Amino acid sequence: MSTDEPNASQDAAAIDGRIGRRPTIYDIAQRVGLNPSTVSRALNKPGRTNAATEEKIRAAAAELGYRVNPMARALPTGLSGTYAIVLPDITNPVHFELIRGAEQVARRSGFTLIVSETEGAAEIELETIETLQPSVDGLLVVASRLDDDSLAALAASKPIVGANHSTPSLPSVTPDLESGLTDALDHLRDLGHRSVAYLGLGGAWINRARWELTLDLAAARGLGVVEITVDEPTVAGGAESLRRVRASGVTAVLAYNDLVAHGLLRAARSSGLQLPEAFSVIGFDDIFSAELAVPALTTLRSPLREIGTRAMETLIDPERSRTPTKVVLPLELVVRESTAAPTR
Amino acid sequence: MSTDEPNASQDAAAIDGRIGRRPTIYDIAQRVGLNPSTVSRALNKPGRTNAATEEKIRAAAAELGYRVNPMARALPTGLSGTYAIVLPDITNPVHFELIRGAEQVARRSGFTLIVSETEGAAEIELETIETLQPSVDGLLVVASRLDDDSLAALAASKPIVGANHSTPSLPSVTPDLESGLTDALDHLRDLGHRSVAYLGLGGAWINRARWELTLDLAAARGLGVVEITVDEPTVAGGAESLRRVRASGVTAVLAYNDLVAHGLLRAARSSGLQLPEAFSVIGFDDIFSAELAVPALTTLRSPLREIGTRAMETLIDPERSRTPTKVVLPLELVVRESTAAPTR
DNA sequence: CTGTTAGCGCTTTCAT
DNA sequence: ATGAAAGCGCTAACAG
Repeated sequence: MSTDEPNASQDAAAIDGRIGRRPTIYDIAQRVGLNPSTVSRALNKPGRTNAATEEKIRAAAAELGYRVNPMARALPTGLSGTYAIVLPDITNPVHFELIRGAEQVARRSGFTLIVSETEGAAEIELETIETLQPSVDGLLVVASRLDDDSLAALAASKPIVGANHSTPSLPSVTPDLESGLTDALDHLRDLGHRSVAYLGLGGAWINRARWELTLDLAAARGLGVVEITVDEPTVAGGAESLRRVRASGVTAVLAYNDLVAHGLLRAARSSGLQLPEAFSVIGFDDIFSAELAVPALTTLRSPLREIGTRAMETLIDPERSRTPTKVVLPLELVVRESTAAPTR
Repeated sequence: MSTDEPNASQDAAAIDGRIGRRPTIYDIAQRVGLNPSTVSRALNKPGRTNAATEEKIRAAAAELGYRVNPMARALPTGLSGTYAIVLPDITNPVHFELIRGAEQVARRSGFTLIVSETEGAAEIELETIETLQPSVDGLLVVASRLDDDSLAALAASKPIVGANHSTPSLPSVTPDLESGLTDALDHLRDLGHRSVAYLGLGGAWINRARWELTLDLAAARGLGVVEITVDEPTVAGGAESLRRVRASGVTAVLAYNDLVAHGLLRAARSSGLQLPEAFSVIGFDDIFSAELAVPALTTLRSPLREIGTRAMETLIDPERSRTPTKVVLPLELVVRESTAAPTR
């Protein structure tokens, strides 16, 4: 592209001889014969400037195709207009709706969202947050692996809101595990099951919480319960657990998430097992493929999208983002085909 | 939080009396008795400063917990160290691996990634790109709905790379539709099919390209082919197409993507049809749930992750990002259970 | 090798 | 209501 042949379509960008340079408030000021500070006011503090002037300035800005430079604005104000969401694994379908919810709230409010993965490692999570902090106005941390002290220290410099994870010092939005698990266990008990396996993931906070709760709740119902640990919260992880599930002799399993449940279903099918006759399985989250599974997955539907929107709303609210309020959202048991009365 | 009660753990942040303020290179400079510019050099231009000095500066920086402020750096350099990926729909599983590929390359190179949705609307896409442009060093645009002129104009100000979409003025990374569709059609023909339906999406560039190609390729093989349009590239869209697929009398269908194929499979199952006996279906992309479907989906596997990494690599390379080179990646036909010989 | 200086684009007192 | 001037944190000549 030649730099000395401006044409009509590039006109807006052809300022003081240089093509491609973005117009600044100085260009607008010069064009309308006013001071840059007046331009700044006209564009950002409605009413604090003469109506006619403001109109003229807006017109000039439009003609030039002016866009504020967020970086330049961030320096004096300390506010960048961008937030970050940091999560263990982008490709986990559980996070899609959550990200989308957060992104929509951010965009509707004129903010930009940075997405960053931690691969489920605490050190990477810490490093990521520290790196991102100077350039954002706050962080949404999903399923954090960090302890409360670290999180509290980090939150001292920029607000942090937790999602799918709760810790004393931070505001957080989480699903209501207790009522959800109660429903799931009641469902199983009503079907006639006597012993269930909890297929969990080592490490994650939310997993510990679920297991403890499951233990209590199952005991209260006279249900036997064992914990079986999977290495990763994935389809492969679930598939690998089949042997242990069968060995345990349970008639029902509560999976850490739908991915794990999918893996278990699939492994069972391919080893010729008939489900739900051989054993029932309940997933967690209700990701889009849950109803695609065969048998269609009974699962605890997590309000993923809403967790994302609520968490982001909390984050962008200066008041709420500094108050460690816990928002707990209901979980819904979606009964499909993967649960039935035990055959033994 | 009280501002006049510094404690040990906040020591690093307790600079010139104010708690919570992030240390700057001025703080480091003062601490080691050097000039800020020397600090800047020591931290960013390895070798251009005395080894001992550099060591001292790094030590001080570490003690203070210094992190560069990307906003402040962006102003003089014009480089923000962040890139944006803009795509129609975050929750489409097709984009997960693509985003992840892009994110990993960005992070490995020390860059930050902004993710933004356009809801598949050209106006939103345009607005999004224009808004993001001042704060990024380049954009990765996935499955763009904009025409070449608009894209070319936008790319004049900051580099843009296309993914899953090809347009004359931009570098792009796309799957090799021709060889992929050839394989798919050959597979169907070899199975004995004589007429196929192409289940497409109105509007998207990549859809037009696929349909035209399918038309040519099918004709060359003596296969009859009809186009059936779905409203959205989703499970629901696919399900709704069942009536028209049956009415068309074809024995095989090529779906726009796996989501649409899933919907079709599911609708067929629930109306009592036996697949692949009633008709065969081939998906596109090979998203994680393709092998979870029943029957497991035969599909053209798109190298999503690699498209993401290659596109991002192109984008962060100053040379390549300005050269409209087209990278075409192979598609692989993954034969599973949803295709078989026709029964009529 | 290190210090000085100016400036990136914008906001924000403080004057006028 | 508008202008002048300083400064956000950092980099980049240019001197020394």
